[in-house]
Amino acid sequence: MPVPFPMPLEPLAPPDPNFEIIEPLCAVFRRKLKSEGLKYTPERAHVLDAIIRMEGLFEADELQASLKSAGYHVSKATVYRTIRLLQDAGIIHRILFFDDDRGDQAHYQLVYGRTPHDLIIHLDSRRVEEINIPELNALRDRICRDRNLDPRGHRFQIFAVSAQR
Amino acid sequence: MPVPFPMPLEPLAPPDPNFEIIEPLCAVFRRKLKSEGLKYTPERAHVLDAIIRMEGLFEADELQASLKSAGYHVSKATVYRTIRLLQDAGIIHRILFFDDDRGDQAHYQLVYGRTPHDLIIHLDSRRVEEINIPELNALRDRICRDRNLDPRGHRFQIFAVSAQR
DNA sequence: GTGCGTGCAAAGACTTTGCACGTAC
DNA sequence: GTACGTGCAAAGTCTTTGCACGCAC
Repeated sequence: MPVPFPMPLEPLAPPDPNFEIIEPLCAVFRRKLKSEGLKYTPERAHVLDAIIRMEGLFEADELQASLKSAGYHVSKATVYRTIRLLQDAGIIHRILFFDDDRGDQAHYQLVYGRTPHDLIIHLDSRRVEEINIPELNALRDRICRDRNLDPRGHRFQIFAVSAQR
Repeated sequence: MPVPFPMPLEPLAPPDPNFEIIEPLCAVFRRKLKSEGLKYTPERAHVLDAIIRMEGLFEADELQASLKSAGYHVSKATVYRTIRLLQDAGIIHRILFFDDDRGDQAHYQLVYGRTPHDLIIHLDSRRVEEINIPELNALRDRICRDRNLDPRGHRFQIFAVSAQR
């Protein structure tokens, strides 16, 4: 059987409710960078700031556009490189959809310090709604326990249209 | 919010248990093609046959390789075009993973006449296991009902490693 | 001061498309 | 006989990489 290889998915640390997001996130990122001998540069700070200001999901292009409109030029290469770092730090998730006639573009989602990671994809409006389904964790954990596995995360996407009437 | 656009996902018709897969699938495909004024060509038949023989998930490349080793040359363009048709017919699903250092390659899965569409992705062995989680449909339907939505499908992937001891 | 980071442009991977010829119906 | 299909190669899209210069530590 052909086998792709996914990556770990959970945020670095358990998020608090009412997490004060901006400062800690930057601190988390700095800590992560330092722990790997990497540097905290203005570009990286600007990318993280822009992500925090993004609502919902975003694409690499949109992130760069947002940076630009905030007055920062950051090259696409750096945008992608920083996205990769933020994924590795558990601060953002990469999300993939099932796109009809286009190559699949990666979307990203800020997850650190936030709760809902499950999605409802509204096929009629093309909107993506984030929801939190606590039972899903229990379900996932039970399934893993039954198979002697250790769950590291999950992805759940519901596809739906508005009900008639 | 940025919005991708996904596609409908359920198979054309409800699968029977012990579905006798080979002949009906080809018939389903022919019917679908005919209904759209399209033709049932040898290439399309060979692609479908190769897919039926694939176990588990497969990539476009692997499919072409399988065709080749069965003695059929089918161009990559035709492989992709046929995959698209089969997706539209609800015979296969496109699956996307979260790959670490590579661009995300699409994987496909035969779904028509088969049941399990949920996946456990074993992070340590990089294997993908298909499982069937009936409760998930109920959960999904309940969530949709509460929001006045009409569910059209879902995707569920669990990421896990072998439990210690 | 050194090593990591950045921008730019070029390269890469997967997928789609244009075109001339071929074939299912 | 006609409209759709195929193969090939070229084009596209998103993402990564090589390289020279620059900056965080």
